[in-house]
Parts: sequence; structure tokens; C-alpha cells
Amino acid sequence: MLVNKRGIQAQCLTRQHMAKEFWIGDVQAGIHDGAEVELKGWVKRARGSNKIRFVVLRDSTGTIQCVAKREALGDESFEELKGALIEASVILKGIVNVDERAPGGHEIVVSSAEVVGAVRAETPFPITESAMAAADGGETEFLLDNRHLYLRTGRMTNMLKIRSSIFGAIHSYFRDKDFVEYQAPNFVAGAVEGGSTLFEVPYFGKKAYLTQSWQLYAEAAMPALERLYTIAPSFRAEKSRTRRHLTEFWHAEMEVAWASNAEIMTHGEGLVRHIARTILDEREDELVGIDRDLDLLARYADNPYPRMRYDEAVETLQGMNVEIEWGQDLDYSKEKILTQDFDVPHFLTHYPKIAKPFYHRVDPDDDNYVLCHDLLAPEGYGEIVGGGERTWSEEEILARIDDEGVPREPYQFYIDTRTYGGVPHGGFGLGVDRVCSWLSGADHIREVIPFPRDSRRVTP
RNA sequence: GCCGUUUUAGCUUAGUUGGUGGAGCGUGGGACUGUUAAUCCCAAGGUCGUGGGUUCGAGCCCCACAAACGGCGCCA
Repeated sequence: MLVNKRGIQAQCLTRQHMAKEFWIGDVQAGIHDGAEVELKGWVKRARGSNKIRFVVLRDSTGTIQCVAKREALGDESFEELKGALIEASVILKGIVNVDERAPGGHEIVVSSAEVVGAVRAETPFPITESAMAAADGGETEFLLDNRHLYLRTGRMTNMLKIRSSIFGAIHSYFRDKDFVEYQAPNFVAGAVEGGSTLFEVPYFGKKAYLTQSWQLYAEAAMPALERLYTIAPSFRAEKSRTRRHLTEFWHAEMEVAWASNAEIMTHGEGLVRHIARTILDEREDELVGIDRDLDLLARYADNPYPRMRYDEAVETLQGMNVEIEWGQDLDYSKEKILTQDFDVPHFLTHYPKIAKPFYHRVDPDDDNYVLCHDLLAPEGYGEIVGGGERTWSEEEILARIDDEGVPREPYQFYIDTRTYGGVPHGGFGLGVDRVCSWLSGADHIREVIPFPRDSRRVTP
């Protein structure tokens, strides 16, 4: 166990006035060697004989072996500890012993034991590590039904910590560049993406929808804040059953006034590379814990992301004998073929106008194209960022809304952004869960969010 | 919406040409003073997803339904 990179000192200071004084991660880092500690945690596993018992205790910071001897504990405490089943919560007191025989190099020689929250034998903890290993770590129906308990397992704990660092990295990237965090409503009247993927909700006798994106409301605030971002849930009623889709997902979006497509892409690349760097700095142990290749992540953090026009991508695919016609959006099967040889994410730019919604700005140099970009992740994880310049003149936005047969009325506030001092601007949306999934090497996007929502599951 | 696969103990699973359903984990009991997913012995725990059919006989063959999972379209 390595010394925590954020600094042991800081960890102790921030926690010292809490009801819980000692943390397993700190003990394994060696800062309590030889001292008496009181550990509060949960039983991960236990083994031993009638005279000596080894309890592997876990808390949010790690695991440690605790050695309990009958002669030292006394019969009563020893028997109570023997009855502490997997996931029972306990308080153990003892001396920290440096011992090579213990996993992690440290163990607790227990002097007193108290079971706080017992687990009954009739209802043992249903998830066993060995059974999970037999299931190959997969997301079985059983584990999804017991998600609230599955969160306690080592793999999920690692995932959730990595996820936390990714959220933190998004905030720090934007805040370091003087972006303002800004919130949009989740109940909305109109669509951003296709209308067929709207979740309809009854709203006092009217119909409302769950938002698909923060973007339109961000554009309304763009003239006030100029550089803004959010991290918020977006909702899409897609019946997609893939490893990349959720019906409720976390969306990191940004909007910048006076910015070109190229400038927005620079932010997209900067953000993704910053995220990769941050988890390498903050979550090395957790990434190793889920068997992620750190060299791959370093490559994603340290190298520039190439940019390729849609036309080039189509030509490349046609050169590989893939059937594709100009004007088609790239579906996943084609993305996958295109990205299979990528060693870092690639931007695809300048899609045909007919493949994209009305808010994308038409390329003034060639009105068959729009000034947009998608960022495609390697390893088959697909699109992680979509963005571009917005249609910003009043005349053009009205024409594009009418062309696409979209009603004007729900978008009046959006049109007003152009009516009153419209300026060139753009932004992007990043699928946070997709980034978590890709950077952690997960088999499925469900693995990186605590309570996944898809077209067939809203429980637990 | 479409295509495919699966469903056996609390969990993970084996189950041959149709002939009395086995195991590992977990749980209970026992043995063991240093274990590393401890080991060893014993025990409890199964209307084999539901309904129907074929057969002397169905976990296995046929039909219907259900649920779950995987994939596609669409997207972040």
C-alpha cells in the first residue's frame, strides 16, 4: 500500500474531529504503527480456528486483517466476534502491528471487539466475492436487483471513487478557466434532440418533458455569462440496449460566446485529457484495483487528439469496403470500424447538414455542412463528446426551425437569444458516464453509475 | 421497433442418446494457535421461470407466455 498522494497529514486533519478517529487507509499507510487504534467498519471476510480468528475489516479507505485471540479477548468477546457475519458492522480496538504475513503489511492485534450492527444467520449477506468471481464480475440480474448492497463491494467502491474524481476534474477544468457554473430546469416544454426520445410527464393538466440537454437554456444565459458550464442529468427515452446507453445520464455541457468550432474542440480535448490526468494522479490504486492499464490512460492524457473531417472518414470507410453513403450519420458499427485503429480519441468534424439538428451552424464556406464535431473514444467506446457552433442569426435559426418542421412556439425564448444581440457561439456536451466507462475500461456503462436506469429498469 | 441467447438451492453453476438432480460459495454444527477467497468432516437448503403437449417416464423433446441478458437502429 502506497502512501496516499493527497498527503497523510491532510487526511488526518480533516477527519480528526469526526466521531470516527482512525481510518484503515491511514493504518495501512503506516502512520499508526505500534499505536492503539479503534477501527470502525464492516466485516469483509473472516476465517480462523477456535482459538485465533482473522477478521478482514473494511471501511471506505481500505481493508486490513485483524487478529483476535481467544486468550486475549476473553470468551464472551471472542464468541461475539465469531458471530459477526459478512457485512456486520463492528468496532475493533487494538495495537497496529507491522507484519509481512498480513495483506498490506499491517494488522491489528485485537484487544476488544464490539458488534454494532449484526447480520442474522437466516438472512446472510447475499453477495459473496467468490460468487462474483465465478460470475466473472459481470452485471447479473441478481447484482442489479441488489445494487444497494453491491455498492459495498471492492469493484463498485473503486468505480465510485474514480467517478468522483472525474466529476471533480470537470469542475476544476472549467473553474480554472473562469467558466461560471449555471443550472437549467429539468422540466421543459421542448426537445433538443429528437422528439421521439422525450420523457413525457404530467404537469398540472399540461404536458412537460424531462430535459434532454442543458444547451438551449445555456444559450439563453450565454450573453450574460459568456463562458458557462454545468454537470447535470439528461434524460432520453431511447430503448437502446447497448453498453453505452442509459435513460438518465450525467451530462457535462459548456457554452462559450464568440467561440469557433475549433476553439470549442480545444476545450473538449483539454477537458478529456485533464480528466485522464486527474484520475491517474488521484486514483492510481483504484484503477489498478479494477485492472485498468495505466499506460493507456497516460497516452490519453499526454497526446493530442487528431481532427478529421466527415468526408475523410467516409472515404476511409469506403476504402475499407464499408457500405456508406455521403449524408448518412455514422452509426455505431461504422464508428467502431473507424476507431478500431485509433490509439487516442479522434474528432470528426463538418458533418452533412441533413444529418444534424437545427441548432448546428451551417458552414459559411459550404452550406452542405455544419460546423460541428464529435469526439470518438478508442477501444470501441464510441462517441463521448458532441458539439459545435450554433446557428446564431435570427434569420437563419427561423429558417432552420421551419425547414425541419419544428414548431416555433416552445423555442421562442431560444429565438429571442438571436433577436436581441445574437453573437457567434458554441459549446459541447460530454457524456460523463461514457467517459467513466471508457477510462475505467468497464464492460458496460452500468458499472460506473450507482443506480443505472435503462429502458427496462428503474429499481432499486 | 427488430434480431439472438438464457432461465436448475440465497448466489455461481454441472447435468451425457429422455431413466432416482451433483458441486463450489454462503449458512448451521464439529476439528484445528498464523490464516491469506484458510483447510478438513458433517448437515439443512431444489414444485429445474410459468402453463400446456409428446412419452411408460421430461431439467433434457415440442408449443405458448413471461422475465432477464446481449446486440442493432438512435445517440452522450
